[in-house]
Amino acid sequence: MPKFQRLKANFYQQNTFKLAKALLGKYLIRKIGKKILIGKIVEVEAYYGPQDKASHASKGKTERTKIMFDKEGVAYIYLIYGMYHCLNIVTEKKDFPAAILIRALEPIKNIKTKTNGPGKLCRAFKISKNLNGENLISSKKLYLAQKSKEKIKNSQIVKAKRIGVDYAGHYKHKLWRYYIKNNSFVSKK
DNA sequence: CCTGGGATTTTCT
DNA sequence: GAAAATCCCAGGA
Repeated sequence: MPKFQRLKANFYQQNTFKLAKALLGKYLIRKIGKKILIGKIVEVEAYYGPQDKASHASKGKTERTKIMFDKEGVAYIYLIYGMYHCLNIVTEKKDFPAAILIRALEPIKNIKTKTNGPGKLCRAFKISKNLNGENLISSKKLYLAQKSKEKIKNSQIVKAKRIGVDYAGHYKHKLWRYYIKNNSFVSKK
């Protein structure tokens, strides 16, 4: 197994869109007891600012969305449609609502079910609300890592419209979804 | 191939 | 009581 380097605080301290692209090709690591699950991030979506109608935060700060207003490097996990959890990484400084939704992973280790969709990857990783607000910089259960020197080239990154945001006015046209070109684990093309 | 509807529960109005 | 950053399957073309 090659070396995994945990991503440190300074990785999260960059602009949401740069960070979204930087997340592609990184590894999500989840520890459950002695078991360790690893998946490679192949698809993400950015949700940025109070103006973005696709973002929960556009309706203001509530009990549910307040984590998006927290500082960068925290996990924001919520239940959608009653059945599926979604994993987000909070970005930007405190009181600015922004997050990156992890949409798809490529299974690397100990993953049995498919992970090509935000609901499915949370099921596979046993991510639920008990990890909501987990700090990815210091957590032992859930964090991000990269293989040494590995980097995704800009030419490998595809920009696309976000999914499931038809109600978001002109924001629905924003190309805030990023995925790795020709990767079969991406949920949609 | 593509489209449409149902599942199911938390959160906010 | 309605909506929600989804997924899966059935049915028709």
